[in-house]
Amino acid sequence: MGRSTTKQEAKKRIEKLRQEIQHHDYLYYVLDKPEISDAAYDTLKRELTALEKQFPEFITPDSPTQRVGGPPLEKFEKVKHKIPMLSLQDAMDENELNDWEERIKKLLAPSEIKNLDYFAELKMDGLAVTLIYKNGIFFKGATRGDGFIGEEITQNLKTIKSIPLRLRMDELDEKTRKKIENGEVEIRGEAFMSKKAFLELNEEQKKKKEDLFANPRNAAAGSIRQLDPKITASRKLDFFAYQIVTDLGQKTHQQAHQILKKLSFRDNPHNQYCKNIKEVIDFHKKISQIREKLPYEIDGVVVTVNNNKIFEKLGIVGRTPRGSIAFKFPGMEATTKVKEIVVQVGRTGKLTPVAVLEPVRVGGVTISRATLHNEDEIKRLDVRIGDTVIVQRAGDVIPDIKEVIKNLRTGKEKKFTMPKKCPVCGSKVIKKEGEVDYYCSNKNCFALQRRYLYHFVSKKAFDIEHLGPKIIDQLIEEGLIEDAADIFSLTQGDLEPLERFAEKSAQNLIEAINKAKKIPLARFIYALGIRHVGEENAQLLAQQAVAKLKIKSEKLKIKEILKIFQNFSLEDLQRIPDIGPVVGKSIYDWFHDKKNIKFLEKLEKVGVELEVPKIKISQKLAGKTFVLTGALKSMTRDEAKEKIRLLGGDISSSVSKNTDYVVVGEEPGSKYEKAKRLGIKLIDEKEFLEMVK
DNA sequence: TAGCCTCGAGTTCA
DNA sequence: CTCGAGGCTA
Repeated sequence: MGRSTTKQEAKKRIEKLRQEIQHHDYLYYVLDKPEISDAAYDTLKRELTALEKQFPEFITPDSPTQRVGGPPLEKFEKVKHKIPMLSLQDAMDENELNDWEERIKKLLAPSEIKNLDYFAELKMDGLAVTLIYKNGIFFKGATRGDGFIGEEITQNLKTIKSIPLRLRMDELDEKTRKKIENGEVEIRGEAFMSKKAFLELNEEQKKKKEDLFANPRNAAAGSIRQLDPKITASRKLDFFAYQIVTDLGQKTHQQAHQILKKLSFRDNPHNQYCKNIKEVIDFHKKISQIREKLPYEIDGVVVTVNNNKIFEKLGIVGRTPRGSIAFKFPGMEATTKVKEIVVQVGRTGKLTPVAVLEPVRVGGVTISRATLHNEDEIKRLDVRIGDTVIVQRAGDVIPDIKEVIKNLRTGKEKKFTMPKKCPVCGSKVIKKEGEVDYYCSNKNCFALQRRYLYHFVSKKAFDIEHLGPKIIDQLIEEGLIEDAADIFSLTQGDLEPLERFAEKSAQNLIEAINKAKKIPLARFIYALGIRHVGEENAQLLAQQAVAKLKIKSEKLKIKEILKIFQNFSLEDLQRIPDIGPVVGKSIYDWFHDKKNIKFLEKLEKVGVELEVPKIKISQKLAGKTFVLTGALKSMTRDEAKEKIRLLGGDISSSVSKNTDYVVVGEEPGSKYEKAKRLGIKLIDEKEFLEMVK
């Protein structure tokens, strides 16, 4: 989006963006039914703001950038805030935060700068509300509305248990107590819904066949704006206080928080005093690391100049106070444009369309590509080249196009069609009846061969160190290898003339190759790349083959294995548990293909030797199924799997009610949540080590 | 035959 | 991690 734009184009884009944002404002603020995420909405708004900055002549008073919030609903009594409820400026990264500090420093005296300190607190993703206490009793509460006029929701706020109906005063000094008892106190904070309450609420909604809430924030907003307080009461809302509008003697923002606590408000325990901006940045980092684990959603850290006098002096610019800023976390969604759609060819010959994107930052990384999986997915999304799309990176690392913003189309977008010919070798592309995927029809397609070599040397196969895709490409290019067996015939003399291959690295690679010549049977079978035979089925086949062996020796010749597999009939193979007609036929065909037999003979000739799998040491874990999630400290995941197998246990890739134990390492993924939900026994690394000892 | 469970295969970025 | 599809089971 950072491209140079003509004025005409900019004007059109601004108008389109405005319409789109207004539409989403209405959905969000009035109907409580957003169609896109806050983060995606934010990027649209930022694009508009940037364009308007570049072309100020196109700013109109009704532009969404010219107002703070949405209009209050008609249904509630309107309340005018005595002191406006401002919004905050945003800092998207460290630079913007530092810029902010520079800006405020310019407005302060040297003595003030010297003592400039901050208070940092979590920015709850909920909705801001204000509470008025008369003579210490909760009197009236309202939403922020547009910042000046909000909606009175006193009855609903009373249902929130963390909002005190009467202020506690026993810890206050005499003067403050008098002030509260004989006057009005205004407190502000954030009403929100915990992740857990949100999930439960959506379960309920599902059962009642009612619309689901998009996120906890909207669930909270929807709940608090119920005309019937009974409904609000049934929704588990919570409240953190963050501001005392009335002067209760607080000199700093930190003191304000201490007083709030004394008044019996819930104060976020993570909030922290920071003596300089560096500490603020550290705090932000620390919080972003625990963000996922917090029981509620936050979208950043609010940084406030701690000293109230200085805060006041800094004043207000537009509708935001200068002395506060929202230091946001990178959004997990953003909008960008599809520059192109390219097609990749995988190991199996499958054609995968991939969208090439204008680089955009999402969740702290820059994304430039996203898979589109297959033709059906492209049809479902209706993605065209040139479209503006929402990309997300939720929970996991892999970016995904979530949605096309069709309203932003100009008519110049191009539809994508799957190529008729393989983009790598030019052969015909075929699609089997009833399947979604397209395949290159050429069994010897260069792309297939290359991908096969990557697979062959990969960690779970031959595991040849120093030999990655880059070097394989180089070796093919130089004509040094034609098939995987050729790898084992390489000599140091072959490598040394190559670019970037000094004596040492050539030697290292040759050593690694020689070391890899001895390989456990299961990994060998996996390395063959038989369709439908991955890690798990390779293990199964290895076990079956070993059972057929007459002599139990440690070493095994490829020839013997070939013989065993050729003697298996289709029926024999299908009798193996977990192997059915499709997988069985694939294995049978592989071992009866002349080309493959030749390849195996070649591997034998170049010195590949098989190791018979270790015999199980015990049946201690027999019948027990394990699932691993997160990283273990004392071993890799593969080593852990090996241990479990040796003790007769099973490993599965996903959690279900058949799972016996979930081993939870550091930074566990979604499997942890699922296990908790299903009530599966969770064990940590220590307990696991105890088990496999 | 439907529905659950599990495996294979493909994917991105630092 | 996710999705699709193969295999198993009620």
